[in-house]
Amino acid sequence: MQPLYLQVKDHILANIASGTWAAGTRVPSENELVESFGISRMTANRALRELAGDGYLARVPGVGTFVKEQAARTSMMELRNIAEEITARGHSYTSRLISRETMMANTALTEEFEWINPQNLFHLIVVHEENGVSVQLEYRWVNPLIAADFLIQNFTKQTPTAYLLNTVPVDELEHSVSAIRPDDTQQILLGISADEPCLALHRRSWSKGAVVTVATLIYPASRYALFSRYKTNAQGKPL
Amino acid sequence: MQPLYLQVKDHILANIASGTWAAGTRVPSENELVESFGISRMTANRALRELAGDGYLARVPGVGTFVKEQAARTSMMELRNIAEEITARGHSYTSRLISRETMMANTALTEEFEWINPQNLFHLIVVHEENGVSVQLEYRWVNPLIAADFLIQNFTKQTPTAYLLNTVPVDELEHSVSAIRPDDTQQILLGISADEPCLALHRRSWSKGAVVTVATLIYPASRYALFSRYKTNAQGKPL
DNA sequence: GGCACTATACTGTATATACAACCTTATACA
DNA sequence: TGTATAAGGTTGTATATACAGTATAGTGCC
Repeated sequence: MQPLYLQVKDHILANIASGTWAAGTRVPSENELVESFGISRMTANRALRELAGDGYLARVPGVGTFVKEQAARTSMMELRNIAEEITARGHSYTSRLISRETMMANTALTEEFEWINPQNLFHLIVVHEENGVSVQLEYRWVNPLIAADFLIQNFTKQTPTAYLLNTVPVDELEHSVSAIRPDDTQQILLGISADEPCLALHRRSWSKGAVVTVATLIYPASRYALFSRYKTNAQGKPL
Repeated sequence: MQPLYLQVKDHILANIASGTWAAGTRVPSENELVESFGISRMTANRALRELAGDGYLARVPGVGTFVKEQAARTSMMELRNIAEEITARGHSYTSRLISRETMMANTALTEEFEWINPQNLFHLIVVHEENGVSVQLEYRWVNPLIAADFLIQNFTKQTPTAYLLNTVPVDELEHSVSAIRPDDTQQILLGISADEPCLALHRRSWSKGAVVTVATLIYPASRYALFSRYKTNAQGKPL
């Protein structure tokens, strides 16, 4: 049985994720939660206060508590998958599988996977959509020695990231971010024009010393930003 | 007068920041804080619980509360200043001060500084050069309440980042990365053409809960990429 | 010595209560 | 009409109390 304040938090988060409570919606006041859940005001206060601290809610003394606008941004530091991020904002997530194949690694990929000789790779291209708008173009290469049944997954139900996160424990990450001009194919897949710059997030992840997967994630600049926030120690370095 | 639970939090954070309580040190239990501060246990509980949520402390039921180990992360995530990076590569670093003024915050900046009403701000624009080539355009806004003598510094000797790092202890950072097309001014200042996309790194830093400085750093795509690499735990989150 | 039990300390959760500060709305008054 | 004032709802903080769950140290017993 979950603690009461977590039940209240989950209830509110579920309403946000489902889109029932859009951004700006007033959520029940502490006293209203007291009545509807049969809890004490301090318990309702804790639930609302923690959700406000997490950035989901904004509280205004004397007025009420409201659902906050969730910026279209993705975390650089966490291995979150984009489907979760989008549904957590209360938006609809869809995806299109563009290509799925087994291919021989070229020189660059062989190097990225830290192999001596070229080997076979699983390769996917997927477009992720938020409310029907393309927000991410994913090029994904997977080490078949580690995730052998990767290609037989149904990636409209579960994103490649989600599958890999659940299957293989990641213990090291490398990110590289650059700005690019999209080529013709990318313009078509993302539905953007040539003069709209894109963010290219290149990510490698390791498990037990071996490269599991390499991904290039293309975000149209107008639709997404990469985001991170964290505490630092006294020396200005992150925790 | 600050709330009691914040006074307790500050007291504990001060002991961690000063190094008096190293990682692994046992901090006072809730009941000990009740006695030493003359507060109720719920107030002590809130202080310790929030610090645990922020990652500073680890709590073990039946045992006690301990200062958490703080593992450092890597380059993109550190508050490095660009002058150090360039000289560390053995290249020459120069900078040009484009503008220096005191201005009234507009709506967006007021919000970014988490102010209720607009206030005065210090504002700088600086171009950083590596071997004579412009590699970063820096827009910097500084909270004058925290760094009162910011504007009278000589920023050809010391970068704004370096000055702030040495003057104000930063305990929280937020980064947001996006891709932009440079406007006319930016093209001239960076010496690039209109069709070269740029990375825009937007950074906010806090000290003791107040926003110290907001900066937008523009990097020409062809000359810079942001990079990070770090270990993660089993959940795919950074250490 | 080894084992079971107990006492103690600590965190986690939950409640009832209280007061302050703030905002909005309604009301009374000039 | 315009301005005080009052009332009620909302969040923010603080206290006292209670009980549950967990870990540790000590005690007594076999």
